[in-house]
Amino acid sequence: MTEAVLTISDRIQSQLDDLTRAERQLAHSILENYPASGLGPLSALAKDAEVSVPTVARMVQKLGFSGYPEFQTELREELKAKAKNPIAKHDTWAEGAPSEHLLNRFTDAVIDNVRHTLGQIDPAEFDLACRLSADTNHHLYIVGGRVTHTLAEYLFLHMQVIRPHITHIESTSNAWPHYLLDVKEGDLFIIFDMRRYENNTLKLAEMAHAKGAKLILFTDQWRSPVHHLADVSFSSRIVVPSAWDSAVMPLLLLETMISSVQNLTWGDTKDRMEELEDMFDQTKLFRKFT
Amino acid sequence: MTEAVLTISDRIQSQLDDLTRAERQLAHSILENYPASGLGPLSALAKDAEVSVPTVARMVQKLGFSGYPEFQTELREELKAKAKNPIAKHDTWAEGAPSEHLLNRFTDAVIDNVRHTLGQIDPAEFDLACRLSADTNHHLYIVGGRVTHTLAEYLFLHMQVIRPHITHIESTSNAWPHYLLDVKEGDLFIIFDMRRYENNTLKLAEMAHAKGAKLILFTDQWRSPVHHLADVSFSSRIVVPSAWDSAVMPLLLLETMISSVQNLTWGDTKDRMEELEDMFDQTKLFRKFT
DNA sequence: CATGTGGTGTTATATTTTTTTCACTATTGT
DNA sequence: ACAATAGTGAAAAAAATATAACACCACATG
Repeated sequence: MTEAVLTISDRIQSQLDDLTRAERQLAHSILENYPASGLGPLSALAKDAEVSVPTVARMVQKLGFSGYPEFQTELREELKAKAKNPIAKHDTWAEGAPSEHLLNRFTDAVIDNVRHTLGQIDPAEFDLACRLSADTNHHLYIVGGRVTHTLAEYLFLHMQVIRPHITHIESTSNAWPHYLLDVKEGDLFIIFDMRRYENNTLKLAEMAHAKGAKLILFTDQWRSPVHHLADVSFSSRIVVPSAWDSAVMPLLLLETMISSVQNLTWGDTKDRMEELEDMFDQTKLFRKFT
Repeated sequence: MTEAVLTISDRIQSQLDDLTRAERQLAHSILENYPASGLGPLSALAKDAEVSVPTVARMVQKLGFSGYPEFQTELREELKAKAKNPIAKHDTWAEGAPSEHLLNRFTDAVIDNVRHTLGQIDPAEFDLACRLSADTNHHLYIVGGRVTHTLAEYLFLHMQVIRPHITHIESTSNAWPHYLLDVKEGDLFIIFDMRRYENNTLKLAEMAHAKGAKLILFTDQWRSPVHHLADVSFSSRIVVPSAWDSAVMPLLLLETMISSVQNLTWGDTKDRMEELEDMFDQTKLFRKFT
């Protein structure tokens, strides 16, 4: 279904000839800065177009609306749709599946999450987080919870190649207090905490913070309480048509960050990666890429 | 030129911490489809956000507006300004960052991956894979490699709640041959193998196949050699502007599949989840959602 | 365990906004 | 030139919307 729906703007233009003088004057005023002016009160619009109040009321009825409020409601709908549209060039993602198929609905939700999340991220903060993560003068601790430890592990796996001095802590393990003994001022914690937020993680964050460590937090749109302690925090939208939350958005941020950190430390990383390659070749763990 | 003017969205964002529960709920609702919802009547907004009318009135005052009308007026001004802005603002994901910023480039690539991958997925095959995964008459083995074990673990964590008889095998561990002893005809293997494809994983797949097990494979666009043995295989595009491959697309598929399996087994899952909830409540591992 | 405070929703009041009514004006056709 | 008609706006009536006042509940504090 490719939105064959006429926009209100279209409707006004197509009926332009059937309108009277004052109405045309009004129509042009509406189109002048569309749709903003149509979303204000009727009286303001009338004043702006230098026509009388009833003229406005009559015209919207002429356009087929029951009244001014309905006209506004449709304008807002249009605006809403427009905000979603630029991304959804495909109305279905999995071709050959109806748009109600979970594959399409799920993907829609994820794309929505991407849009919302990225719209709220401050690039400067992101860059800061990357710089912090690239600083090998301080130890880097990566902390995940019950579910999020998979994200933490993913980050850990990559960071391990990029830089030294990393520790992966699972807040669900009761061994974590031991790790905190060695924490020094200026060390960095990358913490994952999505709902349901875990008490262990909060405690850990508090203690790390008290020791003067810096905190980067990956959380969801509702924000873990750790957020108050964090130097940088990224809130991802994670709602999908499922009983569970989605980890796609946090993972996307994570991978972007990994890539960025990699760039920042390329000089050192290069050597480390080559070394790793050699080791892999020797152990013959992998097949040669054909 | 970076908009010295704070948008209302920014203002809400920055004050998010000073807001109360209901107000935050409202704030998210406003940002949900911004700015459309804020341009409607106060009562509609309240209903939409599931808060009371006065909560809305109070919040806009908290944000520094004299009242709801003024709030709306400024929203409209913002909209007007945006419409006038010559540059097409929405071809970037992270607003406020140049389109060359890694955040935007990376996201572009990921969306591209989504399009390509889903375009090639046969919904019927996907549904088949879900049905197979939902069948509790057979044991389910989940197999991941060096990096992909994080994906495997993620799947395992969720499947564990949904259904019984699951085992998570890491092909990098040398204990895996032991697991194969118990494999019966008709058992299901969900295997992750992305480049660099791992010999261990291939061996494991071959042996499982020989024992009459069914195989579902998550791989990349170039396809792991396991592909020849698999009953269903999903090839994700994984190229991103990074030294590493992206796991976002496979994760997206995975989550969709989890959701689908959950739906198929809802009758049983429901009980399992409630039981789990109780156990969590008792251990007080998590904070109550505030 | 009482007591206070901050947050929230329900109900009531005030205000604004929209619609209707009606009188006036301009335009067109006879 | 003179109806007749359609178009327009001022003002009043009706409807809706926003603000204020109050009461309740939950939670924290002593």
